Amino acid sequence: MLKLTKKADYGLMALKYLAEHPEKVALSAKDVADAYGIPAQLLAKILQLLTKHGLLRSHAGMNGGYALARDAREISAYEVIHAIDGPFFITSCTKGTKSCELTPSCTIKEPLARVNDTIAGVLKSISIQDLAEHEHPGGRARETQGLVALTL
Amino acid sequence: MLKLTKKADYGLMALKYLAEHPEKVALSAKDVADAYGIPAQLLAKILQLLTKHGLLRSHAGMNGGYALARDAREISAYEVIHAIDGPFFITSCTKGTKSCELTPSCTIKEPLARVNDTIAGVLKSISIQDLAEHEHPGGRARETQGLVALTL
DNA sequence: TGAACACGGACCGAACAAGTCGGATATTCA
DNA sequence: TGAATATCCGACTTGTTCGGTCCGTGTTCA
Repeated sequence: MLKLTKKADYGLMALKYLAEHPEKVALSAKDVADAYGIPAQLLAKILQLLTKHGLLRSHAGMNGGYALARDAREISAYEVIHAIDGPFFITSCTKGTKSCELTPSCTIKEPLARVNDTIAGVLKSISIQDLAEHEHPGGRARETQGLVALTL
Repeated sequence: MLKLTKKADYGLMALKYLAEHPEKVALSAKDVADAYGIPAQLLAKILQLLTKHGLLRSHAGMNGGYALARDAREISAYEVIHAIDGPFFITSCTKGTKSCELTPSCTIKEPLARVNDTIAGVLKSISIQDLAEHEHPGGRARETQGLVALTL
């Protein structure tokens, strides 16, 4: 289906929310979950995951919570998705180092690997900051499109 | 995970195979399945699906089978994936016309919709012919693979 | 001390992907 | 005509993953 998991969606939403509230030292998982109406416990696990990958900083105890570990400009959508959903490959036969076990004629994965790279590049070019400033869709879109050069 | 289903993979492989054998009037599902070592019955269903979407022509009876409905240059990877896996949306909350039922703050889907369009554009720019033309991988394919694994 | 919070493992149900089975229909060839 | 070869089509099983919950532990602070 070629779609993100809900967890990745939630993660992006949460980071965007944190980016939009820089005045707060830390926001609890519950705060964010309530803001978007998503299950608090589930979001908590996602935020823990992002913390483990160094995208967030956590602080336990009362008045604790999460905060961005870096500037919103320096966190890409790619990192978030990768942290939550793991490495993605567009071809189902490509699993890490192990190559396709089907007949050697499975040559379709080579062109598709380039598609994969292209998608990764697009996601890397989008920062959390970009998500938070959704007010001006115009210029940013053109910019992103320009970055995508398919070499086949 | 943002990956294609195996069915879509199979479909692309099958179309590529058909494109590589233009001298044959028609190839049965079994022919193609044997060539790649994929389950014949499953491939048959996929080819039926592609036929229903106008990408293939089918002919029942002895010496029957499937053939490309159009020139390989005019069938895009996008069409194949779309026919098999249905319309794909990168955001899980976007379902056709119906928009996100979460709080109105779900603004992340707007930038992601552009990513979606970009991916669709890339896939539309790749034809079956492109897949078939890719002549033997040699060392270059391995390079690409290693690079993909490394960047992820 | 206790409330509020982060952490983390175990677990469950639903959805979905992959593949199988069985049968109906269409076409060709001997 | 009849057998062989195909497509066609729906129902079913199986395995995995996703989304979500529950519960217990550790940590901070008032």
